[in-house]
Amino acid sequence: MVTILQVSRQAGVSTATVSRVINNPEVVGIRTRERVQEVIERLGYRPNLVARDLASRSSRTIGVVINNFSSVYYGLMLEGVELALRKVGYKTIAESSQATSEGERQAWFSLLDRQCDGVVVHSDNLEDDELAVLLDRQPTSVLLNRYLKSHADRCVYLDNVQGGRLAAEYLISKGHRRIATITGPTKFYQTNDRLKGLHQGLAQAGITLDPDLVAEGDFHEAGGETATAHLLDTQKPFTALFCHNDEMAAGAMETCRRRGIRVPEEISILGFDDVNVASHLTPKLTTVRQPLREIGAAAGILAHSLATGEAANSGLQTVFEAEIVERATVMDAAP
Amino acid sequence: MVTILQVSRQAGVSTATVSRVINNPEVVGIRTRERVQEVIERLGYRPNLVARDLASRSSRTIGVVINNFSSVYYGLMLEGVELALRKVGYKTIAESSQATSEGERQAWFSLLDRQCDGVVVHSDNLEDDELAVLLDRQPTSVLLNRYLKSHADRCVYLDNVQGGRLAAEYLISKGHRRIATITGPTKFYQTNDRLKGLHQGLAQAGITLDPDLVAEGDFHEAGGETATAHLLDTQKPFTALFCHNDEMAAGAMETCRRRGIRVPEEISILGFDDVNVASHLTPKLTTVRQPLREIGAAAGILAHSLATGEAANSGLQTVFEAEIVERATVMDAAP
DNA sequence: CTGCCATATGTATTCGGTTACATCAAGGAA
DNA sequence: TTCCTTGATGTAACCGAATACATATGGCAG
Repeated sequence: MVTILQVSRQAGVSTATVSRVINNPEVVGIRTRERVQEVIERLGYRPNLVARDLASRSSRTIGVVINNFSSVYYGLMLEGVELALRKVGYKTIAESSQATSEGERQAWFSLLDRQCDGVVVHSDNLEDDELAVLLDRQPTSVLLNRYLKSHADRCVYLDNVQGGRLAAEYLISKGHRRIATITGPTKFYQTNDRLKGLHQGLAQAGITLDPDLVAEGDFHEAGGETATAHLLDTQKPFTALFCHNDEMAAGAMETCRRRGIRVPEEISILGFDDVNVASHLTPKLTTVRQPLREIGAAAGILAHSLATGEAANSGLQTVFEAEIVERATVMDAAP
Repeated sequence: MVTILQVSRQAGVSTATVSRVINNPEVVGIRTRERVQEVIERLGYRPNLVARDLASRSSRTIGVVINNFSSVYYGLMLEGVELALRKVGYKTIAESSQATSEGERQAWFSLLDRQCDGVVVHSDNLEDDELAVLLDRQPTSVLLNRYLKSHADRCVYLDNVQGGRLAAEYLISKGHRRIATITGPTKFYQTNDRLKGLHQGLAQAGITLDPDLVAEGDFHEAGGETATAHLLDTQKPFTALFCHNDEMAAGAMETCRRRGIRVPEEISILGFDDVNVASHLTPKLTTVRQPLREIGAAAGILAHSLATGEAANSGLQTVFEAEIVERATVMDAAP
């Protein structure tokens, strides 16, 4: 490995000058600068980032904590963070939490140990209190797709209440009045917000949500299947089913198919997220889209500006709205 | 930030001793050890990984270069790497290449600059020659899902020839004889290997592949759609269509649906990969599965053992076999 | 009691950079 | 000519740990 010392010797200057050529070229005389650059080129010198980070007490890197790497939901947000930071010359490094509170803690700290200048945390499992304490201690960490009212300015998220309301309004506009829903785990704040929005939207039309038509799912396909079966078994009639994510909607469609229930003729199904499975289902899933890439990008930029102290975050959008993507699983309710 | 120096002062020992307590507890006297541990606990000390990496000239981490974070294909392999390395106490850090040769180079070097002990590279875009040179220079780097015969022991991959042959054998066993295929871009070695296997498998049954029934796709859904349209337009009859990945199979099914061609009654469709879209399509896609998590895990372990010099890699499986996952898109050909 | 060895701990250097401060030379103003 | 300013470069400390080597302590054999 070639070090800055070797470059400096070859070029007949001090290491300080080489360092300047790399980080602050304009303060170096043009002749020396070119000579040093030539040597760097010739030796194929590349600065050791570890040493640089240590000396400069900054890593020009933002860390990201997500549940896992294998689902598109997290992948898209991570991609959003990475592409946005790339534009401002920052790197991204991600660590997975395995969807446990301990994993979230460990990943977060581990990123900090690596001297990430900021970290973007997607946490489903840590309690509000603990998050608040951690955010207080880590002034450059931000929350991804989670809202903590004590630290609202450190959160970048989808407005889930609005998303739930939108779902209600859309289904109502299609003439549905008996609406069922499959939620995520109730411990997730998303679940409660979407439910709250759903209630609001229904209330506007004078509809109240029948508690028997609310089933708890797990955000996975299997949970969607069993929850749907459960709803169907209650024998309470409903014409539309709002699932809190697309995977569960896929499960719902599967259960309907197995029971010979036609979608959307007999039951309309509405998903949430708009990840790729939505467009692969048959019929294609109508869903509430959340702009995951944009949300990730905003979170990355927020962490970056907190880290660099740039006030550039003023004006940054941190709350995002969901929108309906109409495909083929919702149709007008029979009059 | 609390440093090792502060801990050492509080505990009344030297920094060397604190360092030992952390990395080599058994050589420290039990009384001092406990005292130091108590101080570490009380102060909430966490070793600065950057400093540690610099001093020890190792980072206990393996880097991974992949195209992007948003597709399950890469996500699964990355997950495989991460989980496997976690078990041996190593960390993983990933960087995306944006699917360009320059991006692959940059990501690779950037990981090296961070002193990753090894790196797992998924490269579609670098030429064999350049890869060979880079692998020579980086004795702890390995190739993921790519085969370079000059560095066979540094590659972990699916046997694509076997995969192609398996596809042929399976379709033949279902009575198909007129078989079409949609490949990936021809510059990818996977494409050529799968095609070679397909030829081999067909040849065993005395069948030759009609060049007009080979269309080039792009590994994306859109490419699958247009390639299918193209194949259909040639008017040459075929009863089965082998797509080189699941996304293109999804596109193929879409085109068939639009043209009113029933799958599998009129045309059987076989995919490749077995990522989640496969099970969401209707009917569910029969496909050639590649064990992406396992492949990723093996690559991670290989890089790790090259890095640590452990001979543990002897006996490590580095070539993986594809297998058929039967679902609903392939049926017996009409006699 | 002496000497030797094993164990426990400290000292000081090192990793590869960055950066505050010192130094030096050249040019311009008085 | 002299002094001061400005720009270019060097010197040396420092970032926070790891570790080779030196040293101190205690136990035991002879």
